[in-house]
Amino acid sequence: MTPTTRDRLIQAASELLWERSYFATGVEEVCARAGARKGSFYHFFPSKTELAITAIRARWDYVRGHVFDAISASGPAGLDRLRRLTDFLAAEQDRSVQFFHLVLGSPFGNVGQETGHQDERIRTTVNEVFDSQIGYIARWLEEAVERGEILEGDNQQRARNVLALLEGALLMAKVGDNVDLFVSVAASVPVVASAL
Amino acid sequence: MTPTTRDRLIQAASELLWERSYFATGVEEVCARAGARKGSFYHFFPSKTELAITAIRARWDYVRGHVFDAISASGPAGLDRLRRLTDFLAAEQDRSVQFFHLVLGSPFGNVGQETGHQDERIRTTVNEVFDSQIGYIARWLEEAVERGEILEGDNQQRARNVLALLEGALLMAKVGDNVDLFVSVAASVPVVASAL
Amino acid sequence: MTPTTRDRLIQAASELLWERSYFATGVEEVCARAGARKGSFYHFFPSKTELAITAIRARWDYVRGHVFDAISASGPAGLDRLRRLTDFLAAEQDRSVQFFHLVLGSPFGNVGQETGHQDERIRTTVNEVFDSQIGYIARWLEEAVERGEILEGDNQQRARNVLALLEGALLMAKVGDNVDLFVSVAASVPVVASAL
Amino acid sequence: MTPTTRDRLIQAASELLWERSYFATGVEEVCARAGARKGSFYHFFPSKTELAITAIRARWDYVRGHVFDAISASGPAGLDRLRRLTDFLAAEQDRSVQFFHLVLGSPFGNVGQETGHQDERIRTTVNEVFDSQIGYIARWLEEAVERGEILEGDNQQRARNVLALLEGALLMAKVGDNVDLFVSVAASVPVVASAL
DNA sequence: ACTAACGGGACGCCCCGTTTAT
DNA sequence: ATAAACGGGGCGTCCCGTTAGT
Repeated sequence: MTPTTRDRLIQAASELLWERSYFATGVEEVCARAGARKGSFYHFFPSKTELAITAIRARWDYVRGHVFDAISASGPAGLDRLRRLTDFLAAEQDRSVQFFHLVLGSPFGNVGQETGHQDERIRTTVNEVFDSQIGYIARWLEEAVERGEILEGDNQQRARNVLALLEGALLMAKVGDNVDLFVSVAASVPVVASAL
Repeated sequence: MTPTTRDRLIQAASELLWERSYFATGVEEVCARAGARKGSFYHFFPSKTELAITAIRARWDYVRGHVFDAISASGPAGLDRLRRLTDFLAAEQDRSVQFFHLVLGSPFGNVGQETGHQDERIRTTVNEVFDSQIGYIARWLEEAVERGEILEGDNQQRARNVLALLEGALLMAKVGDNVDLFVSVAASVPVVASAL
Repeated sequence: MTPTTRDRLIQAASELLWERSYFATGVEEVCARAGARKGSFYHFFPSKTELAITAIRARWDYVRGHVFDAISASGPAGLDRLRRLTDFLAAEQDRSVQFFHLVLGSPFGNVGQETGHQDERIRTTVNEVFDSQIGYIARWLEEAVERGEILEGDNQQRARNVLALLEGALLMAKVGDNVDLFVSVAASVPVVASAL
Repeated sequence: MTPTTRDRLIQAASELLWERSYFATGVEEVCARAGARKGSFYHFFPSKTELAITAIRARWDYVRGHVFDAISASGPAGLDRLRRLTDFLAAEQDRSVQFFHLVLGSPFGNVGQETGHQDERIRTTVNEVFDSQIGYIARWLEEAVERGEILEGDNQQRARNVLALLEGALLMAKVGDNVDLFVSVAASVPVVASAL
């Protein structure tokens, strides 16, 4: 019932990657939070890089299931799904402010930005997450077209635009240390979604 | 005529902050590129943080003058100014690919993201740059309203939306290692600019 | 059988603290003498300060057992114990001259003086050693009272006086680079011990 | 009327040597307090060592004139002069507690201890101060003999004993962060002065 | 299989006392 | 008299092995 050491390491890494960033998070710190020793760490993972990749994928698995799939599975279809996504993201940032007194920004965008030039494997992993998210959003936009909410168009490109807007808004909110920056920008998602 | 050691340090820092990121750039490396010794470094700057702040401001001074002011000073007014901005950003990323075989992303967004939780002063500095850029964009949007290109609306918020889209697009292009990701998203700037 | 790395670090630190002083002793130097690397150092000790505290306590443990307890355990009681203490101290300084061509002074007083304003924890540690030494001397003086060697008096204060004289004499011998300065001053210990 | 830069540097060094110790005092810090630049420093003094020597001698010149000579010039002769010396020393430590919340200990003993193994020239300088002080005390003891306060004896050695007791008491007060440790030990000066 | 302690270099930023050029 | 430059060293921390033992 209690999570394994390996799972606790992944969980700790996932938290710290978001709370403190990749480079600011030491292997020692991950082990401390997971209640493990460094020796155990290198028994389960060949390197910090590998743990990060695993942690990113684990987080995305979780978010995909509990957020993206959940949004897809119930509630009104079409553009309302996008609204529910931005609501979730806003709530997530609010929680980060509540717990850490910091706007933490995007869990995926942050680490992708950091490691973009330093670690090809992590960058690729984050890119796959982005692609996956774009896929979800594109499907929702297809629903919106079918429901007549928006005109026909390149939904794949529209989805990329939406994700860019959201990631940029999260970045600006983090840099401005102000969640409202995200909320106000996110309000324009429907417009972006109907572009072209 | 030859730049001073201080200026060479700022220049080297400005380059490395973009090419390699804040945390991946060591003081030693900055000195090496500037042809200076560590002792000289700490003669001019009390800390790495302070150099970074100076370098960010120096880059923004340059970009403001050579890009934002230049765009404001000539050529068609209104939305066309935004097009010229995205053209510049696309060309900048193309150059980074040409020279470094890497999509470097946003010089300001990158360092802002990295230092958001680690260094309050740098975060604030980047935020000021963002605010300044939002101001430029908002003024261009006012021109566009006057010219009848877009309807009246909250141009300040529209400008924030545009900047978020651009920063997000740069991030996605970096993570995807593909400049086209930026270009295709940037094409939707006019739509974002006319939101509301 | 061979001492552990941790013990070698403590031993090296103990030696260097006396031979070269706290601030003149680098962590690197301690490691070199102990045949260890800095990574090992910081595995066992969180900081140079902590090693110093450990080394001071280790030296005092050794000196207490091999000198103070030994003096207490055998030989004539009372003032003669003080004479044997000063004999040990004189021999210790003679050895330092023989090995290092320097009068090294008091292992505890030196580091206490150096760190008095810079490191509260080390200062306190040295102060505890002094208190412990005063305790030993006071007990010897009680013996001397019982044996009728000296009159009744404040033995605690007398012990403080004796320790001050000895520490001062060691300091003067070090500054004068002359062990005889210690020996000649130490001869007056019995007088100080009978004050009041 | 205003002191020269050179004099201000000496004054600043003299203060800082006592307040912060030799190694903890940087050349930069001395210059800052003196309102001078580092370049000026090396115009007047070839090295930090040389400034320290000059500052030590300057302080001793001052203390000799204002304390030792003053004590010799007026008031009751003999042992009372010693009492007035210890009163001065106690007041000096009280002032240090008042201003710096620290028992600073002996201005000469401190730096002598610190530099004993590191800088032969400073060590010698401090030793000369000690010798000079011993001379004063020995002369006062001769007076005491003449006045019948104490028996005839080796006044030179007695003076050494007194100085050792005082320096040791200052050290203990510093390490114990308690001026009373000095005061209580200093009360036994007359006994030490009459030894043999 | 898994844990744990221990060890290893390299490098981080910062600061030192000093010299050169003006 | 001074600003600028210098080179080396300070302590601390990094990510990562290796060895022993359970």
